[in-house]
Amino acid sequence: MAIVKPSLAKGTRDFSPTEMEKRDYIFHTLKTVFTKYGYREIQTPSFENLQTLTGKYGDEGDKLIFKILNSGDYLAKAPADLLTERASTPLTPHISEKALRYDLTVPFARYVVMHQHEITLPFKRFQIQPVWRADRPQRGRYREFYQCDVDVVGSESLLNEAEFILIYHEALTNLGLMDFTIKLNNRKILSGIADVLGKPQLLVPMTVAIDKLDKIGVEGVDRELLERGFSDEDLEKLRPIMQLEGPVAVKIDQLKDTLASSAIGMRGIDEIEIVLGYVEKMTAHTDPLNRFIDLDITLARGLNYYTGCIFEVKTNEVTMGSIGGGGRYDDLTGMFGLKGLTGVGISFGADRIYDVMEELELFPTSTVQSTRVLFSNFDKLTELYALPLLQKLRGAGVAAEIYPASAKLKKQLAYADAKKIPYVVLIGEEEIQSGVFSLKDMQSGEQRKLDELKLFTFLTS
RNA sequence: GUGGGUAUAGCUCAGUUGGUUAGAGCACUAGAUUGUGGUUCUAGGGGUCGUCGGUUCGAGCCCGAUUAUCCACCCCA
Repeated sequence: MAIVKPSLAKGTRDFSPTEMEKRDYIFHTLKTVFTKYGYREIQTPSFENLQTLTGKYGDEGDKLIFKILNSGDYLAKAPADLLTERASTPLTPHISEKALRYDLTVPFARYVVMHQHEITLPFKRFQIQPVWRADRPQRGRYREFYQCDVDVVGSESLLNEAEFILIYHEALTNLGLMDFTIKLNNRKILSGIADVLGKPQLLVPMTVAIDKLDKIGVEGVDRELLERGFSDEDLEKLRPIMQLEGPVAVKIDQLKDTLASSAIGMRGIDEIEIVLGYVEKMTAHTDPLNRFIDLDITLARGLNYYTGCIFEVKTNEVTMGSIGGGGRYDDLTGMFGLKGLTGVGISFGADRIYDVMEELELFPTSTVQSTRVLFSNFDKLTELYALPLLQKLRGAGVAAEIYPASAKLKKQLAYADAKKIPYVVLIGEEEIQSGVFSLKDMQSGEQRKLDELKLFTFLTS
């Protein structure tokens, strides 16, 4: 076989032991919080039927789905005319019937429909799995990355939205983040704004444009709005709402004035107030979350399916895109024929949270230590002598290993050092004869002699 | 899909207006130290200079193409 230069597929990453330990720490912390709020974990397959995924993410999204070529002679059954025309798009369903999952929401919707008779509503689930996108990779964006989704279906209550704010706060705080903002918006407020401008049909272009405010500034947004069919008059009206400042309560009051004539807009404001009211009640015995919450009407996100509340989380400690987002989507399962089921959910961007924590040095040192004690190995005799105690320690739950060959002590200690193993037990002729073990503390360099019982007690405590 | 940068040792990168045998740091191996790591010192191994073509007496360096990769835009987490 020809030797190929080892390389990673574009946009993918290896996770080495230290990285895995840190990633697991994040996932474990998140799971603990999710579970505490009554969410249960599910997993779905890494690939789905292509039909399940296509048409759910828009034309752009469809292009970014990784398709899996059919097995066998996949061109044999393909229509000849499509082949001669090289018509890729219509040809695709003939040569591919499976695709890697693009997100966790659509597989979840499929799951709910298929398992509707065994789940009880409201159904609260979380899911932590990789997803794949044939996107062009760049900083903080990969072709394989993990999503951590928490959703509830079958409950209209805004209590869910309020709990998501608490989940965000609790999870991120537990991970050590101190300063972040949970941005809130509501699709109905955006609809209301479009109504007030008299251009409800331009809702989507409008939100796409104002979503870019912090990126391209007021002039950029204005330019884009004009291109998309808004008048100078509209811009005059829009500008003050777009740039609302101050406490949430003040923003709400101003929005009420502006949107007074729009029933749907007022309902959106109402929803925000209810959610914030719930949050206030739930934090009655703890610190208020006001400083973490902001109302940002430029927040749009995947507007295609959100119908109510919209969330986005940003850290203020380092420069980074959003580290989480979510929202309310009515009719989550309609695309699979189950109508009228509402859902609301949020997602944590684990990869980005990892980068933030790395930069802020928030990982506890204990996550990077695996083995607690290494037994040295000088020859067959000392090797055999160590085995009973080695296994006894493992039996007591202590991560222990023996150097698997007789090598120079220098090498064995270097191994312990590289693996950050805190203790090394030295066993040589001298130790066998006297019946005590030499225990070396790798951090201080100190060495002392202990009998088996004392050694065992020390390492298990 | 659009635009820009980069490509030299396992990794991060130097390499002068084109001029002998292409370098450094880290990592690795060995020794200084036959039972003592993380510090230090010494030595050693390791390169089709991404690939193909062109210019030139001569190309790691200049030109063209190509591939890979990174960054930005669109979009998104």
